[in-house]
Amino acid sequence: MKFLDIGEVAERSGVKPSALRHYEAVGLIASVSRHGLRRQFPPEVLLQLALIGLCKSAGFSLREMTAMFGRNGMPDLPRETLRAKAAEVGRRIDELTALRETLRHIADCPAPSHLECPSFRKLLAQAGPAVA
Amino acid sequence: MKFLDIGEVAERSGVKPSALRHYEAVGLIASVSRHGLRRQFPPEVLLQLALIGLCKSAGFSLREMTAMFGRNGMPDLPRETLRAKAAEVGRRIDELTALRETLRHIADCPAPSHLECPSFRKLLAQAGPAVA
DNA sequence: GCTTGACCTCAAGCTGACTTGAAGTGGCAA
DNA sequence: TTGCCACTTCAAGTCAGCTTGAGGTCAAGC
Repeated sequence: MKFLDIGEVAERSGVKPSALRHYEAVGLIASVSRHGLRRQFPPEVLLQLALIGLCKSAGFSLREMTAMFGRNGMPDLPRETLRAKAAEVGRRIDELTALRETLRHIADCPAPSHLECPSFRKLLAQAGPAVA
Repeated sequence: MKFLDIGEVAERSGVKPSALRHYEAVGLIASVSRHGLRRQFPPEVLLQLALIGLCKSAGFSLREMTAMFGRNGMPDLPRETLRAKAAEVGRRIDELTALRETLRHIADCPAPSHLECPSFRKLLAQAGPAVA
C-alpha cells in the first residue's frame, strides 16, 4: 500500500496543506500513520476531498460534512437524513437555476430598471415563496 | 410613495435589521431617506434582497454582488461579465447535480465502502476534472 | 555525519459576514 | 409633555474556515 505525504495530497487535490491539517483536526479526513512526523494519507483521501469540495460548494459546513461521512470514510447518517440532504441540494439547484436565468436576463434585457421588468420579477419569484 | 422602516423590511424579507444595516454599509442596498433618524427603504429593496439571497446561496460574496448590481439597483458590470457569472452558476449547478446523485447513491448503495464503488467514483468524476 | 527541505506543533492572526451592547434620538399615542 | 419603543451610531465581539509565523524534527541524499 502506497501512502501519500501531505504535500502530495495538496498538489493532487489542490487543497493546501494547512487546510488539510485543519480538516484532520476537525475530524473530516484522517491520516493512517506517520512516517517520522509526517502524516501518511491513504489514496482514497483524494476522493474524499473531491466530495468535500462538492459539499462546500453546496454550502455545507465542515461540521455537517463530518456528520455526513465521518472521518473513516462514509455515512454516519441514516439513509433518511441523507435523502433529505439530497433534497436540500435539489432545492439549491432550483435556486441556482433561477439565479442563472436572472443573470442572463440582466445581461440581455435592455430595460433601464430590472426591478420593474415583469419577467425579471417572475424569475425571482421562482426562486422561493419568500419573495413578494 | 410609501417607504419601509428597517423593521418592516426585516420582517418581510427575513433579513435581520443588523444585516440590513451591514448591507447598506457595504453599499449593497440603499435607503432613500430618513424619517427622523430612521432609514426609509423603497419597496424594491425586497426584490433586491431576494436576489441577494440567491447570490449568497450561489457563493458570491457581498463584494461581488455589489459589483454585479451596485447600490442603486442594477448592473454595474459589462454584459460579457454577467454572462460569465451566469456560466459560473451553471458550472455550480452541474457540481450540485453530481453531489445530489452522490448523496442519493450513498443513501441507497449497500456497499460497505463507497470509496471503492465504481458508480460512486464515476459520480465524483463528473463533478470536475480535478478528481483522479 | 551534515545539511537540506519538507514536514511538524501550537498560538495567534485574518477575512467575511454579521451580531451584540451601550448609550443616545425622536416620532407618536396617552 | 411625558414616556415608550423602535430606531440610531459605533466599537467590540463572534463564528467559520483557514493562514501565518516561530521554533522544532527528522529521513534522505551528499
